[in-house]
Amino acid sequence: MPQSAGISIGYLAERTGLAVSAIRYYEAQGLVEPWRNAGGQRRFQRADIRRLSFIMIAQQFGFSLPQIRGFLKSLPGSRTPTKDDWARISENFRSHLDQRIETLVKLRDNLDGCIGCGCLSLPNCKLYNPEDRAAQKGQGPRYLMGDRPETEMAAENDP
Amino acid sequence: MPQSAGISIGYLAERTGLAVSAIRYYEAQGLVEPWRNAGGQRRFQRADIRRLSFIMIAQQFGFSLPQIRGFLKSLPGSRTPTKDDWARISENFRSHLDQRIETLVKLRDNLDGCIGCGCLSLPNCKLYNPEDRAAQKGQGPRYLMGDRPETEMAAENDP
DNA sequence: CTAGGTCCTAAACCTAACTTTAGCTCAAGA
DNA sequence: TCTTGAGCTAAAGTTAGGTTTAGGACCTAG
Repeated sequence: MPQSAGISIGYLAERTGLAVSAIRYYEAQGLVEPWRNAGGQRRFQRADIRRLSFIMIAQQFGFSLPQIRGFLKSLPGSRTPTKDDWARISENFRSHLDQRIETLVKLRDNLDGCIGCGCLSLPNCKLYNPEDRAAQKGQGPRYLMGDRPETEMAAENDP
Repeated sequence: MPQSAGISIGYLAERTGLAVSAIRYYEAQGLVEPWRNAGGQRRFQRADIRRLSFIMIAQQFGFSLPQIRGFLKSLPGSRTPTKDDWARISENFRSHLDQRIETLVKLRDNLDGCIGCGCLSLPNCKLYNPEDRAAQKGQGPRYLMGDRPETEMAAENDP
């Protein structure tokens, strides 16, 4: 059971459904920042339950951990985030989401004019060459619709 | 320059913008099936330019290679695919796409009622628990919105 | 006070989707 | 003919996002 002095990693795992190893990994990626108790064990804030849940949700939308770290930067690390803090981050998040949906829809609509007709004439094809096909050198997995994991999403709220 | 006896891997790479190594990898994954000339070099059909382009496009939409292999099964391997072949595959492809967009939109709409209000009350949250959060055990990368790469997409056209 | 469950770290392993490297053969132009 | 580029194979490396394992340390109920 969690004491007033923060919650344990096991309890956090239980509450979020995440594996303990995943939470430790998220810490290594700078997504949560627990402190340590006298014995060297991690202690988390209760608010981290919500924080981790946000991470899981954002992942379902296909955002990478560095991107999510960007979103979370607009949450206060020190004090417990308020309703307003969450509302603000949500708005930022939503605009990225809208953009992603729009891209997908645009691509889908091109599909009808391009492969759909059976032509697939490459140099003119909008699907084949949607704005930025130059990028993507080097190794590693390919990323959905141009989102590179190293680009952290800007928080872009009031300075 | 390509002869009547099929095109080389280098030429195919040049025409599609793919790396030679990527094309060889796709062959290993069963996405193209070149034959060999007397000297043991790969020879491709000209139609494979289009086939590889389709692969690239489908990847931009976030489909995995096994899924794409599933789509391509409805193309004839032997003869050169016709306009109708491409139109048919496109229709199949489009329905998966529509489904994916719909999921994203549904999730986005839940966002407003859930994180947006600042509550993020976990057990009741539709975002936190969208239908199938049970799955996803074991290692490896996480996949976008429940699509597992090992499930090959059914061709589901006339038997 | 001790047994067992938690927790710790570091390192190795895993997958998808490729690239790089090493060492060799094939092909084509000067 | 010779040399240089293109191809070939097999094996190892890479990245993201974790999990598994090994070998200890902590801590809490009985």
